[in-house]
Amino acid sequence: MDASQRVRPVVDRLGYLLKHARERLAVLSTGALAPFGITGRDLAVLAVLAQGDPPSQLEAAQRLSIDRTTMVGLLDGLEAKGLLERRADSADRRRNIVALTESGTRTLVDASAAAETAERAFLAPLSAADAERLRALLQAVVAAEDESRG
Amino acid sequence: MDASQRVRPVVDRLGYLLKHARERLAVLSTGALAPFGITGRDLAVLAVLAQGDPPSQLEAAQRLSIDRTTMVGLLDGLEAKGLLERRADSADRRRNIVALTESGTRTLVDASAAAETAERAFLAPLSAADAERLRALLQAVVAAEDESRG
DNA sequence: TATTGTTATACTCTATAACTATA
DNA sequence: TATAGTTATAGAGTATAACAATA
Repeated sequence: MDASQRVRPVVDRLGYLLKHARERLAVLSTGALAPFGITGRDLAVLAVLAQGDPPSQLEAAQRLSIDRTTMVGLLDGLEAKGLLERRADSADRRRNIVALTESGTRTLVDASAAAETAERAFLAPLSAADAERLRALLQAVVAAEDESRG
Repeated sequence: MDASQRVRPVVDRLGYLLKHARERLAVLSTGALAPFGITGRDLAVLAVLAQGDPPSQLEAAQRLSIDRTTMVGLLDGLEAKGLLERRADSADRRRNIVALTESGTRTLVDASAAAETAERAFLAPLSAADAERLRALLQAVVAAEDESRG
């Protein structure tokens, strides 16, 4: 049995490609965000807090599809940096409403611009049209995930 | 400052898209490989062992861009399942040559077919042409990583 | 001196269970 | 009873340091 004739080379498998693509983007993003003292995950948290009304901790976690226990630590770090505030929800005192501070909003805007620059560097091997195609194709497969989850 | 007008929504960022795309593929692959008693990482190891001459542990690790200390544990598990053999290299006795057993080759071929089925399910939201485009675009950005690393 | 395989260790990310305070 | 936030804990996955055997 000649396996090498029957199996797709590792480097052509989607699992390998997605893993290494993400690693490369992570290297670029980490460097771009270092001056702001935050990570890519931190930036994602800041971004969801700015979308629509300030959410509760649980809502923020759901928008990112991460666990609420994970969110606690992320918010702890960002609150200690003065980028957000937790406020008790007067309508339901079990909840914390999480809102960006002025410093947090400024950091979000500036760090997002840096992250976009990192994305452009990541996409540099592609034409502008192909770069948008890649994003659209990934959105299509990820959107399918969200639908199947309900 | 209205951040929501200036920053790209989280779900449109490449970091988010790559993370969730990979997670969805991982769920599908894990299910497809479960009957074979191996993980996606195990399958990747089996596949590199079948490409070209059987490599040393270090060469196998380098082909996958993983650490040689990580490779030890992966090989331990696969060897215990009888899927590969470590043989001392007579030309350099520091090295172990790692080769698939007959059972390992059979598992590689069958599990690869199952993994391909999982990939097709992952790509189901896309047309066949878009599916190949996605793979090609990912290959392009990952290839750029390999070049820059030398 | 340098390299290969190995072990021990630690660090990150994540998930689960259990606690508290509120509803 | 159920939910939101929290804490403790544990499990992956990965990386670093140090060691033995060999080059």
